[in-house]
Amino acid sequence: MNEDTRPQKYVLRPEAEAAQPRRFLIDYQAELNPSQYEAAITHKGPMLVLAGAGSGKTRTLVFRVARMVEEGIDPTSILLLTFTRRAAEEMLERAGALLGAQCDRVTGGTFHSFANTVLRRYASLLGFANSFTILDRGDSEDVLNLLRARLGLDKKERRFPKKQTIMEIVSLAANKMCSVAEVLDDQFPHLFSELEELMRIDQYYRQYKHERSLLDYDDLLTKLRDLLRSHTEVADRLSHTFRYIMVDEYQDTNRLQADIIRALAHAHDNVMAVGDDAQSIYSFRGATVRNILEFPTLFPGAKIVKLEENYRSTQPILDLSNQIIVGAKDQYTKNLFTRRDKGVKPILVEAESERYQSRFVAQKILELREQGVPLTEMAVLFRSSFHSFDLELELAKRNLPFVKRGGFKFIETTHVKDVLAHLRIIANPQDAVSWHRVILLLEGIGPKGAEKILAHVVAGENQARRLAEYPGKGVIGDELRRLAALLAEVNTPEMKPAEQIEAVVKYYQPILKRNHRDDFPKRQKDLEHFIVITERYNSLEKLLADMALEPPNSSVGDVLATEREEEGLLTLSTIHSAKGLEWHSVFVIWATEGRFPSLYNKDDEEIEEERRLMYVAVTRAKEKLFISYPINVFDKATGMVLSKPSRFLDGLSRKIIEPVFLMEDDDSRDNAWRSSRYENGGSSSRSGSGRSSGGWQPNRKRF
DNA sequence: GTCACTGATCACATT
DNA sequence: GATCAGTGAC
Repeated sequence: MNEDTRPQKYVLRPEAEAAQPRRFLIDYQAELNPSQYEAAITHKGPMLVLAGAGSGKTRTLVFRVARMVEEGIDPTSILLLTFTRRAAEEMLERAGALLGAQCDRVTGGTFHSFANTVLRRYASLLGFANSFTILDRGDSEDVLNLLRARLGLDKKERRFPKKQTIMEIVSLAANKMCSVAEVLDDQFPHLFSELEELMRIDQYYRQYKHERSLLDYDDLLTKLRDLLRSHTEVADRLSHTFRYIMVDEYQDTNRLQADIIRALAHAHDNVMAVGDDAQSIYSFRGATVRNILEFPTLFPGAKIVKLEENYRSTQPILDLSNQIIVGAKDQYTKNLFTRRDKGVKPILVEAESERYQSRFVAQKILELREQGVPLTEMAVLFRSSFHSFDLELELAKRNLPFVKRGGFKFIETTHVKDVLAHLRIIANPQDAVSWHRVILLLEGIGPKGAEKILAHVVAGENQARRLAEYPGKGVIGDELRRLAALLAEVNTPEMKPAEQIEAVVKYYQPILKRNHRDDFPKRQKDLEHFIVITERYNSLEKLLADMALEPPNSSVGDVLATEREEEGLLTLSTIHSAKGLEWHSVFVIWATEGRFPSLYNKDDEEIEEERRLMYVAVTRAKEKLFISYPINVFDKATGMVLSKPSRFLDGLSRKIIEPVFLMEDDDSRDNAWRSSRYENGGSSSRSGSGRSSGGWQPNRKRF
């Protein structure tokens, strides 16, 4: 009381703090919901973000990067690991749009591309040349095939597994960090009798790669892990460089990748893993949902944040999604909800045959386009790449332009791989696999001849000269000198990669004509397209690494489609390749039991993964979802007739999904989908009214 | 040894 | 459809 007379106290803060209460350019709290906000502003320590489908995961990551940069964290100390390079680029672009160019300095990419970057610097510590060559899947298989023959396992009295199978086994062992025996025990019990030979091949394969500085996809990860383990000074340096690590799609990482993260983060533990256990779909690559479940064990004290509000889909689509996943043994329970409670029910279409399905999809797409939905906002998704073949014909017939994602890439075709092999021996003259491929292309030289020449060529330094000096007579001699001349011409540092490729393509043309007489013009076109793709590269090494790690996403046959891009393209995609994407309208085709899930997947875990795959498919849709299943499908492999909808959809209430049945339009009055009321009862006309040549249209009918 | 042709076999997803 | 093993002509 008696203090009245005293002047009031006013406390001055220390000068540092007095500087403006922190102001950010971005109002994070307004842009994000509370969970997203929490994830975005927490930077220290381990954190697991469980992000349901469409819950704004990418947005959260983007704002988190922006926030870190705004707080003054050096962008070069941030590492963003994603599933595809495209995903990383997109996120950093968006962060850049918020904040400006400094976000470009964040390191982003896939585990494999990150491993590649690190190993290009440190491979010599592990006894590899820093100019190592990356083997893609096909290359690796070729090596295995070679070793298989060398070990005399290709004789017909024993049915030894073929290269693809060997590759799968060897690769799974690497990714799951277990022995060949364990892989066999787990997934190939019928091959147990071959264990000894398989182990020998595995052994030789490692040795072969090591001697020639070849790394396959798995080696990129394995060697990075080894490097981090055996060279603590390198591990320290990397850990201090990358002080903030973010891993996207964590549900699709494997143990090896988890180990790498653990080691990279040892100096700080600042790791944010984002994922959704309900969307784990890569177990064939050794990914395990256990990774995400056990993250808190690997990083004790991890904070767990759940993103449960869905911003993508309407409530009816979400209802179906939830129904599909409810049967799963999902250990992190999430409760997806949306405020978008309007919307139409998903539609389940029974098609009498694949043709009907294709016609339905094409017609419906045209109709939606009429209604103003652009083609870029529509997608057709399927389990396996070949499921879309018939539809592709139908779309072409109706002049509907599309891109296809997933499946066989044109970079994997023989002719493109042939051309690439020439460039590889320039980048890495030790690369015997490519030498072999290149020499085998020459006229008059078969497997035996190639082996002999190869042995001579790689026996010493300056391989190109040794090739020219090889004592070959007649046609063979001419061929060898022609090849040597090409290599000499192209092996100059001044040439840009695209120019080198152009020279190789010119040289290769007669070979192409000889080997592919029937479709050689088509293949020639591919090669010209390939030159265009590579024009932006300045370094051959970078080009080769990119072609192996992040090949152009286009499939065979897309080359022509790109010319019409302005008007927008429809997307056809495998479900695997559709991960993380979304469209206004989505068609899921071939949802027939036996195809999806496939007859090949029988055990519980495989079925669970198929279920998650279906979940991923349906959660891509924002407004409209059409699922179709052809019936009366004869499966050659088993002799069974497939005639039921996928078990994930069968028996669902009509409150959840609207069944529709297709039939020809007899009176062919107009071209619109007739939205007539259901006819009652009657299974009599179930087989439609035959293939009348008149206008056809889908119709609705009660089952 | 190489090449062209035949018929059997087997097809999922991807860095 | 692509690949692969097997065959016979050069």
